[in-house]
Amino acid sequence: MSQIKNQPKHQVLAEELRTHIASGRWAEGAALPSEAELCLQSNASRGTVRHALATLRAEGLIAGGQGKPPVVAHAVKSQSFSTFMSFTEWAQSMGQEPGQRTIELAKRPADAQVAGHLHVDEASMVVQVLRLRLLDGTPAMIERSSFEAEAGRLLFDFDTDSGSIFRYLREQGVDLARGRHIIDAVAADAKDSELLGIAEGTPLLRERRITSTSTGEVVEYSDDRYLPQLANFTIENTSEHRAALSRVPSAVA
Amino acid sequence: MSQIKNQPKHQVLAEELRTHIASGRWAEGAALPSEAELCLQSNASRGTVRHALATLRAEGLIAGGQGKPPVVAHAVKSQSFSTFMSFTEWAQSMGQEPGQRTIELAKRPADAQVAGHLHVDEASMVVQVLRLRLLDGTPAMIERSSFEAEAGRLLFDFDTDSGSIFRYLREQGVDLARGRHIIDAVAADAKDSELLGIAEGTPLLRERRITSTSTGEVVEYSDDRYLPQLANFTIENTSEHRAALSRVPSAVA
DNA sequence: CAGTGGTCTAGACCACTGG
DNA sequence: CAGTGGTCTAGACCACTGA
Repeated sequence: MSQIKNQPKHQVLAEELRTHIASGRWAEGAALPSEAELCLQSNASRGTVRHALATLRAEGLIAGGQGKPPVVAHAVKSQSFSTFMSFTEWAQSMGQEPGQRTIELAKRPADAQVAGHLHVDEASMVVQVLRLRLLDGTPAMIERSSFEAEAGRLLFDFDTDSGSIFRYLREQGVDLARGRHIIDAVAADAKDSELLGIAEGTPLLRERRITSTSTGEVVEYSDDRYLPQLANFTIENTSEHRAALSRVPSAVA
Repeated sequence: MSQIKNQPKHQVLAEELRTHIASGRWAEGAALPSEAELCLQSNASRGTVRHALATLRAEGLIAGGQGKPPVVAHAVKSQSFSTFMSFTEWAQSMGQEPGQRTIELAKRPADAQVAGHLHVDEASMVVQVLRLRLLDGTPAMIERSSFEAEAGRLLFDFDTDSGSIFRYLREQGVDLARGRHIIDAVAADAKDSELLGIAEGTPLLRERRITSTSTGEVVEYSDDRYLPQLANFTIENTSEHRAALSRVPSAVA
């Protein structure tokens, strides 16, 4: 009643269950109410309840089934799309203070690699940003982003020292709906070592990110290098639900 | 008719669509048949068709919606659970020859870190395997696995030089249904450099894997270190479906 | 055995998209 | 406007689990 109620029932239900699990109200490993019970409690049909449960299943929060009630698996919260995509939002969600120092913002012709990832012709103009990202004031990551021209133009009207480019572009109506993340390890080069204040050759955790619209047009390609002491990636997968994950030979990438 | 037909309809449909997409029969970015059409073609109800489409959505194969037909996003195949979990199966799926050289197979008390991940008391007995993994005959990864005692005991009846421990344990009836993967970068230590034939301090891509049963009991903890020239990880996420992904401060892990 | 989840159907209404 | 996908319902049958 006090809710805006724009949300569909199955989402409300899923969020409710998520909260109960996160609050530890249902112990890890304990059984949830049966589907039939949830139907009564939420006054929804079984289809709707199952939709909500399927969502939690895909998030790795619950497991089990067939004959027995579903079970709380991990109380670990999976991160939303925007939390996973935005350094700023991520840091804030972890209770840390994000920061950034812009080293360079430039418009220049794309080199072969960037052009390939952005699906534009080599030597097309792209907008490139080089920033040092901070966590609670200490250097944590180096971000080298390249934007396709149309979205990139907007960046010249934005203070890139002020916060999240991802959030800014979304506010400007840019459709950012999908991310592909290629993760590997590299040795810090001269520039990396200078900016992060570490020895050359130090192992860094690299995330190359390709951000695209809901229809598949590529908007951004970024090469982000984290100090592995400060961040890592966690993936969960189950035999029940196939996730969009793969381990690939580096030659292919 | 020629099928065994043990599979539910929605899985068959999903597999069919997956095949069509992978074969390039439907171009990348092109629209799929509408749900109504798919209902007729497959002689299924709309609920079933939507179930199949939801599966592909979660795999990142299709996107779009609301008012317009779904669109083929990437023709990239996501890997099944077992392909993602098993080095052997993964290598074979990429058309490469997996191999392994067992350095050690031992039963010993768990140290603090292993005990913590396996959820057993420190100094409980665990079974540890140290193997060098090869791709087409060249060293690619170092695997340090620790198994909880009950499952680990089975390994002494298995030739760990012969292939996949994962497959063997499953054949023995061990319930391996969930994986958590923590990915970061580390410098090669003395042992790593010796086995992989690289300089000490070389960056390695590390995957720490916690494998558990469908009810959440931990069976295996493994520390795998890849040569980053030979493998990396790819993740896809979309704003539509929340995936079981997170980027976390290393201190937490 | 009773209770559970897994699958499937048929029909309904809504919100959004495009011409 | 007609067509699309998003949501929701009600009822049915099956396969599996555990007491």
